[in-house]
Amino acid sequence: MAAFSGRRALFSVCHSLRLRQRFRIIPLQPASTRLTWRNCSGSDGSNAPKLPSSTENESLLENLNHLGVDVKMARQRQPGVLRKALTNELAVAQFLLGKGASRKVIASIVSRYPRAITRSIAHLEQRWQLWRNVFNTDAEIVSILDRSPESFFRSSDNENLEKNITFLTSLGLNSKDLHRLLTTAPRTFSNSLDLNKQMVEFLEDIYEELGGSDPQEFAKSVISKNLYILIRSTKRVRANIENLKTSLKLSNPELLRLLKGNGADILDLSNEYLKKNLNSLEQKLSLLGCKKDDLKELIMNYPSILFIGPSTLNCKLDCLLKGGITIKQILEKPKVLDYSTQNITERLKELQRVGYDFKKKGINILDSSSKRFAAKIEKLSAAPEE
DNA sequence: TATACCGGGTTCTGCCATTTCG
DNA sequence: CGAAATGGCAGAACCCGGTATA
Repeated sequence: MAAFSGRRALFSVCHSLRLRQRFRIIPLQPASTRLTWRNCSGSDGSNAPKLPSSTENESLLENLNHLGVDVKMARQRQPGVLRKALTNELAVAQFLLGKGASRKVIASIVSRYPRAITRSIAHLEQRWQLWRNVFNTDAEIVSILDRSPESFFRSSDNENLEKNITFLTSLGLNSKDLHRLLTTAPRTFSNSLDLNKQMVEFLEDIYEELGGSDPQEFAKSVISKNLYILIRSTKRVRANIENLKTSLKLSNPELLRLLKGNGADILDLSNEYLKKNLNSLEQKLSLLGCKKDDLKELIMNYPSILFIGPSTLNCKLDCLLKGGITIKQILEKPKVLDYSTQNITERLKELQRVGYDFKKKGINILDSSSKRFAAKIEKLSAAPEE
């Protein structure tokens, strides 16, 4: 493998002039320092001329083509990699093959994150083992790589990865939490330890400011409720917290309750999106004759409502209202908004068919699994008045 | 025993900008 | 200086079922 790679390097240099002509390129520096041959002698000597930096390594390209890599995509993503004289594409491919990745997956990985081929096997093996501390099988890792090659390959700092695992464990996250975290937000583990620490410290600070008594437990609970939090910027999270606090005029205990509960999820919405949804919801409620406190209560009870974009949300609300449900009922049982507009529409139709009386029976029926809903409808159809 | 309550599962990368490195 | 490393951003809900409880 290594030998092949070396041969390739030699081979490629001899084509550099031709390549230069084929690929655009006006040297930014005096030609004399750039347009030189390299290694055609095979020597690695101190005066070995440099491969023109604007020229791609032809035998690397050949290897990539052979591996089925989308070279065009790779070039667009990380052009520098294609110009490198020494890379490890074949060994890396072999390595991944050995871990159970298919050729197609490998090609896709390299196409999307070309820098992967600059890693050494020793380095990869070590990194793989570190991931295996969290995952049970190679197959799980392969599937993450296939999904997000960048998460695994972007950093070459294995020591940092190890420290991250230690750090996250020290927060009280157990192995199941770590597994969920690495599965869901693998980028977390490629963050610098410092960045992760910053977020955790930020969360702890917020918590203490609000008068909480166990900051570490708080950080842990926010992370396990919102697995994406560590790949957000503290700037974003802070802005969202402040926005919620001021828009809803939350007291410290209220804000604390929100963040400790399901409110953790909405922290990673983009600032503008959260603002937009908040404003839109406020307007809609006001149009429906609700009070300012209704908005606050609604969000405290059902923070995920802020995930729903204005058009979807208004659509859902209108749909429910048109179906004979009052806004008061919705405010009391906001979880019905969990379901898709289509689902709600269909259920309302069904319920209307069997003459369901929301005034008498409430609207909880809308918040149930399809199995349970169907069973209920069947029963009602059999014995209509009840 | 039917419903209400509640929490869990699913899921999130791929690009650009900036900083650091060699 | 170019490449590598790192940080940050936009995008946008839905569904299921265990179990307490009336």
